[in-house]
Parts: sequence; structure tokens; C-alpha cells
Amino acid sequence: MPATKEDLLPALERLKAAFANALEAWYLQQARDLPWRRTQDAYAIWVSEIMLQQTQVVTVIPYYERFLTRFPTVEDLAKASLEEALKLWEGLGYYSRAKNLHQAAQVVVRDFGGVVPDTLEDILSLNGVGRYTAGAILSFAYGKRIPLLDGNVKRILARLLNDDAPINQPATEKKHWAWISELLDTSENPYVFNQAIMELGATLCTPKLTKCLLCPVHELCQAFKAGRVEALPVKTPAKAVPHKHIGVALIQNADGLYFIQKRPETGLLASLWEFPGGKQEADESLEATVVRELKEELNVDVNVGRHALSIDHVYTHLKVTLHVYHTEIVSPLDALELKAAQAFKWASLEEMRALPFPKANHAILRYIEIQ
DNA sequence: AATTCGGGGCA
DNA sequence: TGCCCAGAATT
Repeated sequence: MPATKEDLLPALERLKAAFANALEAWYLQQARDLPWRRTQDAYAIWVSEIMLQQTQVVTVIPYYERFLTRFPTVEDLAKASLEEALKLWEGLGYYSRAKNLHQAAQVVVRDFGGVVPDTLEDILSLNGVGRYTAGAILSFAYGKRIPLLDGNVKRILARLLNDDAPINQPATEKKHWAWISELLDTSENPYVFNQAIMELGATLCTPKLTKCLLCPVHELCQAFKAGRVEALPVKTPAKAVPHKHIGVALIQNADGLYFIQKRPETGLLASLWEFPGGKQEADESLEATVVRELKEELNVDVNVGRHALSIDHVYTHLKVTLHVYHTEIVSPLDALELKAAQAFKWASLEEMRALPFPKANHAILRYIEIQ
């Protein structure tokens, strides 16, 4: 039987005396050696926490190392161009993180004397820093006793208390903040507690194939006792993801350079470079899509030639197939007008390699390379 | 409260 | 394939 609202908190009261000690003792023996656990530099920890948002540890590590090698201090990042920061972020996704981090670094240099702030109010004022990230920086860099709620902790709480409340709903999240705060209160070392509970979620209390028999707190776990570990946490079902087809123009000028444009500052893949094109409409051929989109977005007339390649790609809320066609501009170039981009450029393959492109575009660059 | 932001790891 | 990941910002 799932816990009801009435006996949930009493269960927490019974657990909490033993939870932190068992968890922390386990962590001190089992902790992974992660780069951001070797530093107390608040800037480095900040960078790591931004990169780790919705991104697994193994994915982040090489990006973290490269980023801090190029930008060892917040001043180095603040001085750099957004484009260079984006190039180092290329492939990591959620590019507004890089934009917010870059902008916030300039704020830290200008308004905070180059020191990452150590108060909740100041650090929450930085772009891209929400309640979790603010707490993580204050806890890991400054040793403050602040609870952390991330995907790992939500999953652990749902199981620990055998709670069926959907973890992806704000009301549940609010409840979880209260619970994790109570648990943290019993810890003698908040830094270790916060590292340990996320370590547990990442290594043992995983979404599938949980390793309960290795878990330091499985005897306290209400879902383990009830045999419901694999059934938790509950999430409300996601809606279906639409599949769009994109017509893309590969345009080469007389000098052999390719037409690329820089996407808008907001929205999907913000400020990354791409080849021009757009979404296919109902009852429209892909060739007609390319003609229409380039007229709408660039005010040019084109002839669409042979198909070059097609690329399938999956985003969180979108599946796309890029259909790339060799294309020729047949109207005067001085009439070209940017309506859906920040900038455009005629670029060689070498130049394009130095610019940040979305992952789905990498296959187009490889195609050009082997032509 | 719901949606929009990428891309990879892993079964 | 589908789910999840050291979430934040917008609507």
C-alpha cells in the first residue's frame, strides 16, 4: 500500500535520525572522483552545476575540462565573446545555459568584484541560476547548509517514503523541498550530505535496475519494504512528440563558399549557425518548401537542385528530418534581406568548423568535406 | 500548471 | 525505441 498523506510525515520522522549518518558513511567510502569535487573555486563549481543541468556526469566531464582550461577565471569568461563560449558548449545542448552563464559572468565581474556571491538573494539574481543551482553553489563552494532538490533527490524521496505523488508536478516538488530540508537538518556535514544523496541517486537508486542490496539506507526505504521500488517514482505521462520535416538549402557561391546564417538570440538553438531552410507545410513538396522558405526568410529566388542528404534528429519536444538540397540563388544578391536570422556569412569549410553549429548540422559539414 | 529549451547514455 | 539526466525561464 502506498503511503497516505496522513502517515507520510510520521514515517519521515522515524527515518530521519538514522538516514544522514548511514548515507554519509557510505559516501565517504564510495564517492566517485569527479573534477568539481576536487575544487572549492566557486566559479568552477558554478560552471559545473550549469553544465550538469539535465546532463549526465559522464557527458559533462570533457566539456568542463575544456571550458575551464580556456576560461580559468570568471574574468576570462566575461572577456570572451559569446560565440567562443558557444563553440565550447557545442554539442552539450540547452544553449541558453551558455548564454546565461556568459552574461552572468559579466555581472559577477562588474557588480560583485569578480567574486561569485555567497548569499541566496545575490546568487539567485544571476541568469540561469535557479533554486537548485543556487543551493548547490552555496553548499559546495561555501559550505552552507542548504537543501538540494534535483532529479536524483526526487526519485529517492518518492521511494524512501513510498510516495505516489507525480514527481514532475509543482505541488509535489514543493512537498519534496520540505522533506529534504528536514533530512538535511539532521546532518552534521551538509556538504557531504548533499553530495551523498545525489551520488546515491546516480549510482544505486537509479531509475531502472536499482541496486537496493548495496544501498546504505535500504532498511529505511518504505518502497523497498513494500516491494515497490521499480514502480516509483510516478510521473504524469508526457505528450507525443511531433515529427517535422525541414527543407534545407546548401548554397555555394562562385568562390566555393557556403551560405550560412546565425539563428535568433532566443528560442531553439539560439545564436547557433545553420544552413537556411524551414518547415514543410501540408501538401508541399520539399523542393517547394526550400523555395518558399528562402523567399520568406531571405527574400531571394532559388532553383532547387539535387538532393544531397537527409538527417534524422530528436529533440526533447520535437523530432525532425532535415532534407538538404543543393540550391542556387537566381535573384540579385543585393536584394537579400535577413528576416529570421541575426547575421549571414559566406564561409569555407574551415571557417564553418570554427563556428558553433547544432548537432544535426554536423552531418552536413561532413557531407561537404567528402564532396 | 504547462511548455520550451539538446543531446547522449543506457537498457 | 523510450526514458532519464546535479533545471531554469517563460507563458
